[in-house]
Amino acid sequence: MSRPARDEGETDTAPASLYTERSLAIACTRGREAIVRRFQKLLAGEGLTEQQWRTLRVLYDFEPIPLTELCALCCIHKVSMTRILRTLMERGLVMRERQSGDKRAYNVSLTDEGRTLLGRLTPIAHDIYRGIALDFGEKKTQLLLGLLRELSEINRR
Amino acid sequence: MSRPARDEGETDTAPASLYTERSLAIACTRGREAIVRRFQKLLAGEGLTEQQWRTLRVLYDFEPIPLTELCALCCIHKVSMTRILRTLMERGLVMRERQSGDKRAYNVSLTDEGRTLLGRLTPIAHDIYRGIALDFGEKKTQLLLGLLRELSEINRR
DNA sequence: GCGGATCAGTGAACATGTTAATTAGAACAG
DNA sequence: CTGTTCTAATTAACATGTTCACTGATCCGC
Repeated sequence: MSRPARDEGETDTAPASLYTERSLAIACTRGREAIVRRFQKLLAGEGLTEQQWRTLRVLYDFEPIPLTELCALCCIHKVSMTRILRTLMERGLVMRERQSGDKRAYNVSLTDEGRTLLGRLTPIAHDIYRGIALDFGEKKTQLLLGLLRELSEINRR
Repeated sequence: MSRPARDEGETDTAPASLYTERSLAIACTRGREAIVRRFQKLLAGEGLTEQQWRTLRVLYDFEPIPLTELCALCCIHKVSMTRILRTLMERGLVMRERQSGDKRAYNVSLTDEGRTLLGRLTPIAHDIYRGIALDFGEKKTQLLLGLLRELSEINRR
């Protein structure tokens, strides 16, 4: 009735804990959700998603920037970035122009309106980051960041 | 031209590192992607997404299980779970029935076909998990899981 | 030059995350 | 019993993740 042929495969690994506690993938998802939740109130009030915010935040410091680099810094796929930029351009927060050298590529920038918005929201975001560092601990934050970076590189060997 | 009013807010926090290296949210996303990528070949070959697989895997050990508990164990929203179960039922891998006591709720189970599939895939999945433990290290895995659990609970105070 | 390979960006299609609204049943106070 | 409230599940709507296919532009080998 229940579970055929399961005894052989996992005698030497954790049996039930495989599912929730042991799953790194789920743990990463939950950890991310905890962070995002702290920003949700601020961002929802402005009608921004977490990814739109990430894009704007990177632009605020690195504009003008090629679209490809923007994707890499934001860790957002280029297909998604195309849609995000379309939304942000329609809202008048972002603009872009062809690169002079490579006529396939774009440079992306903030508009004045976008810069004004970021100037207003950035200090609030920093307070939220400070709150996370306080509640979670700066030491543990650094440790966690290091471990996650290592984890993200396990497929490069 | 560039960035008005940014000097006051962040003199005491990391300036540029805020964006990529320092962002816990992005780090969690990247870590999760590294794990999922290891399963991708196996799952894509079976026409399964990572979430569908997570659902089946939990069912394999806990069926029959109320839909609400299934959502909690899988860490998947009930709205998403409704769609996932619809897909899996159409493929004949999963079935459900009304609970006798509460006529609003369902119990979810695998079909025989679903159990057969899981019996075939589970040993392969365990090999993948073993590979991750080898490449990343069992000690670091446990450390990371603990940190992520703490992080996911910072909003409960 | 020229032609094939590569790269930047976009569109389409499908699955999930997320919020709001809805339906049907359960729980409870009166 | 009745009306209110709460809960389980679904649907709708929108945004992103992901893969595939496509268009142009660039690069490279010849």
